[in-house]
Amino acid sequence: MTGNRLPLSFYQTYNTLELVKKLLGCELVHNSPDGITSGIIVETEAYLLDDPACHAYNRRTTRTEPMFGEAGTIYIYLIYGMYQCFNVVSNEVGTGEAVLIRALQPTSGIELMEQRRSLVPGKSERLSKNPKISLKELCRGPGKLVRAMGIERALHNNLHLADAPIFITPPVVSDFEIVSSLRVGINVGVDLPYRYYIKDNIFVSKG
DNA sequence: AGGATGATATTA
DNA sequence: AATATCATCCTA
Repeated sequence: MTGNRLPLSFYQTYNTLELVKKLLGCELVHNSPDGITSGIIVETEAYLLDDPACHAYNRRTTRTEPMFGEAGTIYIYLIYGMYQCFNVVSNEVGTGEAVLIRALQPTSGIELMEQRRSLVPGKSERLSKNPKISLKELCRGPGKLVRAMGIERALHNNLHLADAPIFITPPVVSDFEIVSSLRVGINVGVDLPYRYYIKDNIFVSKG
């Protein structure tokens, strides 16, 4: 299902620690040239201004500039040379905060997702392992979901969710509990309980 | 448990 | 100019 697009005002209404929870249960949609893919956001992480683990912490550079833009701006960065992470910029212009999308429950374009995920990152050769990746593993992690959704830094970084081929819908599920925990993969600074996910959802990544 | 893989921030 | 550092995933 690909519902309607949340407007700019949605992203402006909430601060980062509110938005990180508000995005759970919403649907992330990419209307790409190859077709539409979408998934329900089931896991998020907040990155705040005063947090050493935040890219924008004490650094406003070429890479982090999108984080200082309008709430709802897309911030994508390359990690470990081969994967990319997708973030929703939050808070006011000039602040430098964002929400990392860590996992999706796939809803449409499953076949297209399978095709994209069966290739080695950045190449057209197939992965050596499974001929087919399970539904559960398609978007179970920030690098995985970016690949499954066909999101690319070169194409989508610094676009805005209010008018890009990528957008987020209002919640499509509502009856769930939100759990918070320490964030995943953080190596610097104090770790904070800024990871949020839908309780008992099997599409949430391992923490 | 280790390796892939490259941009970026930091140090010099 | 050189190096250390990654908000990860895959294969063993």
